[in-house]
Amino acid sequence: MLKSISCGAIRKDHNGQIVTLAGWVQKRRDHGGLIFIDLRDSVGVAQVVFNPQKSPETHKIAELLRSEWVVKIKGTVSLRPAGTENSELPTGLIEVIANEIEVLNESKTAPFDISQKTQGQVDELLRLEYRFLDLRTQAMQENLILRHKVVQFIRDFLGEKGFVEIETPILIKSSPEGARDFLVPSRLQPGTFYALPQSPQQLKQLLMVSGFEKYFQIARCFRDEDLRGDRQFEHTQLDIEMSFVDETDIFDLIETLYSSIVNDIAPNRHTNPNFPRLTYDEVMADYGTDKPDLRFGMKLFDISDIALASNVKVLKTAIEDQGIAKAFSAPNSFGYSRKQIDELIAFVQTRGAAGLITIAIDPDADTLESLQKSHIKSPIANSITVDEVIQIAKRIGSKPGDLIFIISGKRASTNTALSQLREEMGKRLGLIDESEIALAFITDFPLFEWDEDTQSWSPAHHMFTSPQDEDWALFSSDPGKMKARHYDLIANGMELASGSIRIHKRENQEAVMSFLGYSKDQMQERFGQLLSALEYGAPPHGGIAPGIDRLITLLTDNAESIRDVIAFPKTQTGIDPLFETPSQVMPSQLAELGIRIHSNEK
RNA sequence: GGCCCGGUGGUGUAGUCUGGUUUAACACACCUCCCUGUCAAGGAGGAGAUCACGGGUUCAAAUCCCGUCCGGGUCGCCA
Repeated sequence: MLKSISCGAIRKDHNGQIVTLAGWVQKRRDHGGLIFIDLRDSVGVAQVVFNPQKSPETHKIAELLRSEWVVKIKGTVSLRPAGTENSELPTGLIEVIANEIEVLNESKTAPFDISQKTQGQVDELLRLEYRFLDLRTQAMQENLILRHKVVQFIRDFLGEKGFVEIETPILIKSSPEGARDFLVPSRLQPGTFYALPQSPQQLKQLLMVSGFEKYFQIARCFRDEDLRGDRQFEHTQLDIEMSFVDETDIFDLIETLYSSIVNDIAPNRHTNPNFPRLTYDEVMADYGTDKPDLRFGMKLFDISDIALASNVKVLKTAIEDQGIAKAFSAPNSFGYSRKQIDELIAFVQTRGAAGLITIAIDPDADTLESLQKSHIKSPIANSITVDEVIQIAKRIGSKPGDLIFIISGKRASTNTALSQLREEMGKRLGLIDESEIALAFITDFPLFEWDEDTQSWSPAHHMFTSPQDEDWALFSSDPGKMKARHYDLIANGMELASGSIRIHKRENQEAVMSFLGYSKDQMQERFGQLLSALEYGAPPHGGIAPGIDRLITLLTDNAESIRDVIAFPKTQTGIDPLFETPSQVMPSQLAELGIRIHSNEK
């Protein structure tokens, strides 16, 4: 090693020792005589002092130092003179008096400030172009170290519980359902392709048939779909599958795992040891989304009946057009200005709502019963009656001084927009406890959903999910009502994990596939391996797949998006600005694969 | 594919709505000099910007209009 100790590890116990340090110059403070530098390495920062009287040659070199130069320094650890200690630094009681210095490498001036404590003040594109420098910042170092700790914890935790980590191939067979596949052309079999796994779903089921009973893998999953703050092409999943289990076993395991992670690795966060279990229907009604932020209330309520009976035209027509009207009440927001409300209208409109109706209830109204027309401030004040406002207010739990938000329209878009408005208002009103991680299981998802585009049923989760036992009968009569043995883990408005109890009998699996429109031949061609395996003593099994990137984002204070917990992420258009990829390849490479590019000139 | 916000020295922003007073402002960083207890060091001076790109309107465009590209958010999409 070029160093005898890490900069960040020196304490007052080392007083008097001669040490050799190596690291990066974070900051230089040149007093003409004395020069101070903050020397940083991966453990922390220590102050080094250059004194022209003690070592003139060393001092002379120190005059040349600039930020991010890499240096090796030999010196003596000393207690700082009384009054010059720095309580901000763990090494603040001591400093190193330099006797020797060697410049290991110089550095150009960095394109942004590496020494900044917080992230997010620099343009993200620039950060990605210089990701190797961005990762040098304290915030990113902390994020990736946290990530390492969580993954290490998971491996230890599951290993102790008898789980076996098994790797599965990255080059697998394409199956066109679900997300878009990334394809890899085969050189040895020209004209054919591998796909990158969207998840190891079928492979882990095969491992259950193989008798491993408890499997896990920290698995990379690939989906060629549009990217978002919480979605990358490639994401990391803790893939878990178990045999001879039901939902309860999975929930217990995940509850213990997540509680332990929060307690051990993010003790400044808290969560409840028993995660609430809410049904899909419940949360869609109460929050308008299947991944609500449960850190605050402000539930949504259906007011379609009141709206339909009223003379408010926008509401009435929306409901007559097979829509709904839903509302929630923002406490003590009566005083929202025209400008603030306009902002919120724009907010919901960019999220698919036609508009937003507000009703402000004057705090001077003593009770809802004594409400007067003059207490109501609303763009629909002329067409809605006081009695209707009272009915709405009572149903949604408004008090005088509250601001009521109403959105009407198609069920899905109303829920989408209003649920996001609820979360926005939660933030604006300061209702969120930032230290809380509100974990919950969502259960009883529908098995199928109707796809308007293709006019056909498609699996809500995936086609290997078992229906609930009593629902097999609904297959022919009312498939939309069938419930799946499918569950999600959610926290703070994010989907953290998704899983299900699988179908383990060939006849049942074929029944689902055939319902989805697959012929026997198609089943055999695409899923032959799984169907065949189900015939050889496949045990009942199920699993779950928690997303690692989102979990880390949740546990750290430094992450605005999952891009902040991934070392080398891509932009929303799927580009890596550091490597400048995707990029063209050599014509010879294409020729070898038998691929010709149609010119795509615009 | 649709919609919204943004792109101004190395970095972060102001200026754009309401075109001309701008020789494009401020802070940080950078360079030079001074300075022996700083840690957001301090002081003096200096350099640094074809205002993302292309076109248009105008006597005049960072500013208005159209298009393109790029970044972010979002709807669709993501079993």
